[in-house]
Amino acid sequence: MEYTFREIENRWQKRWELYKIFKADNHSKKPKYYVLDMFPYPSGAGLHVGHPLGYIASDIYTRYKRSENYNVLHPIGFDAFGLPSEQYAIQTGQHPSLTTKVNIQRYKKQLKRLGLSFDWSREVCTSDPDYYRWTQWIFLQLYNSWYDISLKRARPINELISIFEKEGNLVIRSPEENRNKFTAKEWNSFPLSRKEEILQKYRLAFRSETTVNWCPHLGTVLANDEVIEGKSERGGYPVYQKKTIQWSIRITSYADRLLQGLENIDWPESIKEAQKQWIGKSFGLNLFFFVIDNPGTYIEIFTPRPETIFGVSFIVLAPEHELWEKITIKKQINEVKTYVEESKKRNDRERLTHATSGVFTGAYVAHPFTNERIPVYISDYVLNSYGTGAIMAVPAHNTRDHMFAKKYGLKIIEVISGGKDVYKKAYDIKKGECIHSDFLNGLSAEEALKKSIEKIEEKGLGYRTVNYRFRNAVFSRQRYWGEPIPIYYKKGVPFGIPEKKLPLLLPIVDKYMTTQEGKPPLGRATHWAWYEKKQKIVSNKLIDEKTIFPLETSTMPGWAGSSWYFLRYMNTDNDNSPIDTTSSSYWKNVDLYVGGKEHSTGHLIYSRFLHKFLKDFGWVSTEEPFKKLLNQGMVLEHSAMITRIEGTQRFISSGLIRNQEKTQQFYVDIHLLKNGDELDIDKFKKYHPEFSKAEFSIESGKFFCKRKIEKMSKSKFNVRNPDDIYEKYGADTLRIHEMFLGPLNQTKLWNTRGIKGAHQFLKKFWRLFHSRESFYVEESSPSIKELKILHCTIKKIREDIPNFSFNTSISALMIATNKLSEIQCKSRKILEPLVILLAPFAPHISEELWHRLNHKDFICFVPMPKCEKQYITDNIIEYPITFNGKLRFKMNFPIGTPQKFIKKEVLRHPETKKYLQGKKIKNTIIIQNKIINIVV
RNA sequence: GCCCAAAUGGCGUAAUGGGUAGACGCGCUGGACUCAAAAUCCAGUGGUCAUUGUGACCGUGCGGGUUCGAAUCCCGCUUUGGGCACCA
Repeated sequence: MEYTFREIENRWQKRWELYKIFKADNHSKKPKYYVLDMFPYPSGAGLHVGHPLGYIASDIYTRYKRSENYNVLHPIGFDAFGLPSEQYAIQTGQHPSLTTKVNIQRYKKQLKRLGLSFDWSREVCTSDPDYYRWTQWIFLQLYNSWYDISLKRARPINELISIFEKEGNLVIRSPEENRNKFTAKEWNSFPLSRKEEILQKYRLAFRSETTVNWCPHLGTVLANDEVIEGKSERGGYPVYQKKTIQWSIRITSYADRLLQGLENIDWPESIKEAQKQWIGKSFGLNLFFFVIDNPGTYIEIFTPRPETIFGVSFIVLAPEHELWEKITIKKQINEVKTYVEESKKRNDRERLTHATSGVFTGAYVAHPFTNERIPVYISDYVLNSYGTGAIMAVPAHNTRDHMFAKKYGLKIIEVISGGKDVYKKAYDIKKGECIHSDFLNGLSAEEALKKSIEKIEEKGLGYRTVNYRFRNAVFSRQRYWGEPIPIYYKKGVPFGIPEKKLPLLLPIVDKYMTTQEGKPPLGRATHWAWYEKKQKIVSNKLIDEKTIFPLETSTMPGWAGSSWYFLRYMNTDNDNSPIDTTSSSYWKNVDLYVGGKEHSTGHLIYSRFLHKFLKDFGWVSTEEPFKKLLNQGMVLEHSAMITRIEGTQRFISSGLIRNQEKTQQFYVDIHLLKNGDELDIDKFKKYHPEFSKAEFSIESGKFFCKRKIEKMSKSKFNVRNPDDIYEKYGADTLRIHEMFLGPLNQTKLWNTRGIKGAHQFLKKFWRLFHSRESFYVEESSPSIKELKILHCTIKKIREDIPNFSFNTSISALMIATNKLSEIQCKSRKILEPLVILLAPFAPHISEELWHRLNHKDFICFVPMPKCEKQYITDNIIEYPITFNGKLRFKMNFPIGTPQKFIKKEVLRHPETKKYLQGKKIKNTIIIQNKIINIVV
């Protein structure tokens, strides 16, 4: 009887949906388990074969957990705000919500077709007002909070205000600068605007001046990863640095907790390492250098290597460092001024190329121990935002200092032995013995580090500090398709929209582009003013700065909505708050999170941050959002590129490209190729009407593309669609095939060659339950041999699933199927447990067979069979007999045979004599129940 | 430059508290069934040499080492992929 997968899969998908069997219950006596996939961005291209990799894996685990009697929450939703829809809107004028809706419909259809056991009743979509209402709410909570470093948690801003009213900021500790101290009396006398200015330095969502990537041609601000070599990724238009006031989130307040939290979560080491690096905590010392001839003036520097203090030969300030005005000598003032001014104009990338540029201030500082005169320079290579914006340069042991010293002819003093020739190359390894270092001489670098810190602190020349590379996150985007920031301004002072009035809906605009004056798209809205008394949105024309005020025109970044969605799934129907504590205290946090490595620093850090913030206010009970993290590997595919002579309509076949002409390369969709690397020119022209008149330089009658193996991605035009596969072979086959491709976390090149094997396996499995034309199983007792096959498989599967080793579980199922087919096993007592084992991997065929075995329940909830040892232990051990580690023959002995007897028997064996060939036996090693090695 | 991961047949891969390398699948070769095809089944399949059967030697990126025994452990490289990068 034929395996009619289309009909079978259709039937069970319908039944699962009809009976809502994957709906998770918020009130259950069963233990909870929360399995989550990183939710997809619904792009116009639909799912490609790389996406399901993680979804199938998490689904297998979900189904396994259900069968183990867990109450499993396995939801899905869509991260729908974002660039591509907006870009499409700019081009076509169609509202992005329409595009998004269509795309989501397509994704849902594709996901459902895979038989993934999601609880669809909890679906969320970040661009849905019912959802982004709470994203905006969270923003307001951040805005109305500050971080108390003594208590190590966020607190309401009102509490800070009352502290200020009672004691000013004289006592309070906050991570942001506290330099301008004020008393309670002073605070109370400040005008509102001054108060707010101060509060901005404490709020967790705050406004500050930052640099953005501005692309005038696209009329948008771009994220760093959308800028490649100073040009926009899309279209290659120039990008400029522009300074503007932006909303930021004070994520750095949580740096230590984000670092500490990594200790207790089960994540891949590489991701934890990436986050540690990203946070970049470094311990060191802030050290004072007093300026000569300028009493009371000192430069405070940061260094993690105080043991090199005797190697200092100059000091460098960042161009933004304020001190230069005070210390620069008259003769140098013009030169310094020019340098500082020009440096301000340079963006980060240009600064990089100016790494060795600099200017002498004419000032000198005194070395804290030797009193030697040390010159002070200003250079682009020192960043104002890290440490103190000033460094002590030790050219012998720091490469950049070395380059600078060489250029300006400054001294190079070797203080750590071990380098070859520090005049030629800096020795920046922290190993060696201190030399030319007074009281540190003879100590190892490690010992000297301790000693130098002690001595410096003792003498009051500096103090221990901690620095982070981690930066606060810029939060505003000058775009349309995102959550509006719920803020209005009274004479420039920001105020939050009342929580009850959320969501602040995206306004209607005529175009989705930035205005000509460079205002964000929301600046086009005609009704975008806040009538404070009546608490409603009114026409901009009514703005009077008394009762009606302008609204913020920036929107939120993609990560705003995607950093807390895992909490919303716990109670999607709650209209009173984003999370209700009853359900969040039941579901707690995500037990297993599956997704791509590319989110290792962005999404995963923002989510951890927001989760911690919400914990500070009691909305969640756990410190970390994701207990265990699993990365599915990328799927690669050959992409194709064609080359065009710049500025022309002439394309050149890959073999004909010469270096003389300036050329440009474009991706072409791999579906426009034929016979491997050849471009189907007719198809290409049809697909790209703009090139219908283009010329093609061909070689031997054909036009060849350049090929490259890259991550499968819409932007690289190398995506393969799963639709064709499940159309031809079914979802179960696709599931088996994708899991059989190799270990889950490994990068793999997509191939469809193996798919036939997966399909053949399922057909063979199906035949186990059939005899000629009909379903057939026997009720007789199974043989020992059959039981052994079954229980070995149970053992393997039960070991493999918790290890996410699905490729080997499938191979175990294949082995069992082959063996049972061979001995023509038809026993229900064998086949029934076998279907249960297959069910998490290929759920449709398993449900069908389960049903045909006369069961009325769903196989999804049937417990996995248990392995019974008696069936798998052998009485006889087949010992491999090796000579010097090389296998020669095998011998059988009953289990537990004494070694002496084994040795005697092995040495007596005629084969042994043959392999000895008169040589003497040096040693005989017998490993009980395993192996025998004879050393000759 | 720094950090992380990986390297095994024609291909995807399996075997790591050191113990029979190549399970399972694809592909390929030959055969059975068929008028034929598809489907299915059976046999073979790391390399070299030799062979009637049997067999011998070499083989897990490269070079060393530890061990009775190494794909697995240690030291030194090479290559590929990923992340970070004026962070003092």
